[in-house]
Amino acid sequence: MITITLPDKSQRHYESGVDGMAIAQSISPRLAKEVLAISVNGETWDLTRPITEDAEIKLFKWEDREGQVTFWHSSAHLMAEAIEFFYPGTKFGIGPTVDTGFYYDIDLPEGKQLTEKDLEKIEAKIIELSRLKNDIVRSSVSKADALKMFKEKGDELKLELISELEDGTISLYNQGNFTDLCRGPHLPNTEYIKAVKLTSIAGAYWRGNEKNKMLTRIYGVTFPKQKMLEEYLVLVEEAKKRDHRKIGKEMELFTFSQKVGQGLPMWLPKGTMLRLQLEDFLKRVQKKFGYEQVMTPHIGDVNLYKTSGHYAKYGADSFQVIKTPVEGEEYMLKPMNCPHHCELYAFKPRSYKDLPIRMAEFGTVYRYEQSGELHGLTRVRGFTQDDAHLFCRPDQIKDEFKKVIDIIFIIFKALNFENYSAQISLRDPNKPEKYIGSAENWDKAERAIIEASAEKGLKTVTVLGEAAFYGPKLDFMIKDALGRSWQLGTIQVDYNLPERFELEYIGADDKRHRPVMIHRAPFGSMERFVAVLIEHTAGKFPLWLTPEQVVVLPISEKYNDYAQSISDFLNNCDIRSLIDDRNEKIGRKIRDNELKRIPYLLIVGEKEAENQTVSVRRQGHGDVGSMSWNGFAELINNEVKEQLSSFNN
RNA sequence: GCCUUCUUAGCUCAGUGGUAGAGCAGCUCACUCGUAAUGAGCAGGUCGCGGGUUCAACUCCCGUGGAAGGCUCCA
Repeated sequence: MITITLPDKSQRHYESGVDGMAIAQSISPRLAKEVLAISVNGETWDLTRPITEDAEIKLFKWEDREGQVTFWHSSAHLMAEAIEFFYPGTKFGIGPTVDTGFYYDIDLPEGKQLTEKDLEKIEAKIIELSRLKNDIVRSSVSKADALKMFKEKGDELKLELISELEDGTISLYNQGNFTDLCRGPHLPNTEYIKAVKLTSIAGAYWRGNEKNKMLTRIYGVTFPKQKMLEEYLVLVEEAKKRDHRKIGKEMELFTFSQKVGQGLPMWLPKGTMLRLQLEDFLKRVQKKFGYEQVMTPHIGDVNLYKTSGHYAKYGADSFQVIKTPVEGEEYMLKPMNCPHHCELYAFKPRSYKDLPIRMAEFGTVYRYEQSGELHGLTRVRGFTQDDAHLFCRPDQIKDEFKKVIDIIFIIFKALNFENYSAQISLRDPNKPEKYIGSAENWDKAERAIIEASAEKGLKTVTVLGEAAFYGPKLDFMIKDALGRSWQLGTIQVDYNLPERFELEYIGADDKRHRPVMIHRAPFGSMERFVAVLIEHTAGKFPLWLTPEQVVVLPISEKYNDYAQSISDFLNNCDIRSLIDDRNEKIGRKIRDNELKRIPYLLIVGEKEAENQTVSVRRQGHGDVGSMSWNGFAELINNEVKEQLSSFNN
């Protein structure tokens, strides 16, 4: 007999060799129906794998990430089996799970190619195979046997994988006619997989290395119920509707032109209005936190970036050097603002009493992103950072860092980003060559971030190897209305640039000291941030931010003058308003302006003109009654004030 | 940069080896209108660009620009 301990610490006794499925069955038949995998002493196992020792276990269902991972992992195998059916001789690389679903990298037989059209027949085959209810059976094999087996199959991708594994740790999984090298765990049989959608097909380098062969990657997602697939597809549709590229065009926020160049977004008047609202808001917040705005040019001497280290590290990812025509001096389009700001700091001698000095700039930078990387506003070649550099004494770092976190929270609040997470990115201790600066300074910087985050009560995850080359950072991720994660603001502690630029201040001891820099950008880039905001709100921006807050709709041309005087009045009250004086019926004007996502529509005709009122429609709520001009202006101003209540000045 | 797919009117999209079509938007006219599309008419495209095959290319082939989804990268 062995003793099994459940997560609630209760204990049950079973014959040695009992498996997860039997345990679930003994607890409740319903649980047995839903369970997908089991954790045995912290390791996820197949439900059918015998347990021979006392163990702490946990059963995983679809709702658990481990359950989904097991489900999708088995799905990848099932897809592979279907592919092998249609394309015998296909070599299989790796088939892992992703956030939603799985993929498999395959190498099709010579001359064969897959297109989107082939996916349907593979989907059908997967469901057909699923219905066979083949058991998925695990077996341990020796390295020699595994090598022999895949050699016979001619699958050199698997051979390469096996050759890197330790003998004695190799397991195979078989279902029907398909056997795959795999660590597992897997579902008990294929029938669990009820619904499948193969989502896309793409090229992917073998093992992610661009020197290797390009394999075919097929992405898919599966579910235990058809209904879940349908819900998933609805979500995908919704994401498409919210695509910032689509909405940006519809709402006339920004555009690209082939003639201007790829990856170079241009802001149309409405997008510019939106962006200016964001910038003005941040400027006001920063002013309150003691920042000073500065401005620097778009280019800088190459030596500036050689000094900063950017040239050595990112020279290849920058635009080519610009030479002056006569003297042959070399300049670069600036890829970062920090070197310029360092020179502003060095403008005059600084005293310890001057610190911290906080320089903020909406600085436009240019980076050469590979053409395949460009994506809407989220990945571009010219963008504006809401950048600032805080130069402080070592004893001020933690406080300054905490104040930056406060600013980020004010912003999240004003924009209704309620779900966020934070990641501390530290250096990879095994790859010192990736970073500049002394280990001692890195230790100090990393400690400052960890402590400040802890003191702010931030829940953080820590990732090694994700730091910038000059210092560790704290990044904020938000979850949007569809549950998707986006990386936004970043805060970085840097001991290195001050050293490279030989920045100093005179201390109370009358000696020269080196300041520490904090780089920070709460929005990250204005372009990317606006993209996220569009997708989060589906273009229905908060009232304070939206480019057009009110449109006045005269019932007929007879009331255009009255409408115009209301619009003028509102604009005088700092409310952004327009009139729709097209010769259209009121129903049409309402429809068009609703589709343009205008928050407030004012309908005015004979009644309103007579009583000096406006009839108000709120986006999404319809007619909300009539009121006086002043009453409406107050309504708008109060709503804006409420939205910005995280920051009142 | 690499793989795959796409590129036709301002937008969304049909279409065929025999020199292009719809809806919406635009313009004109009529209606002067009460809470999500009034009607009629007009105009609008060297089918991304450059070559080639062909009697004939928007269509087939090659090259190239751009976009989308991946891969690699992201200070």
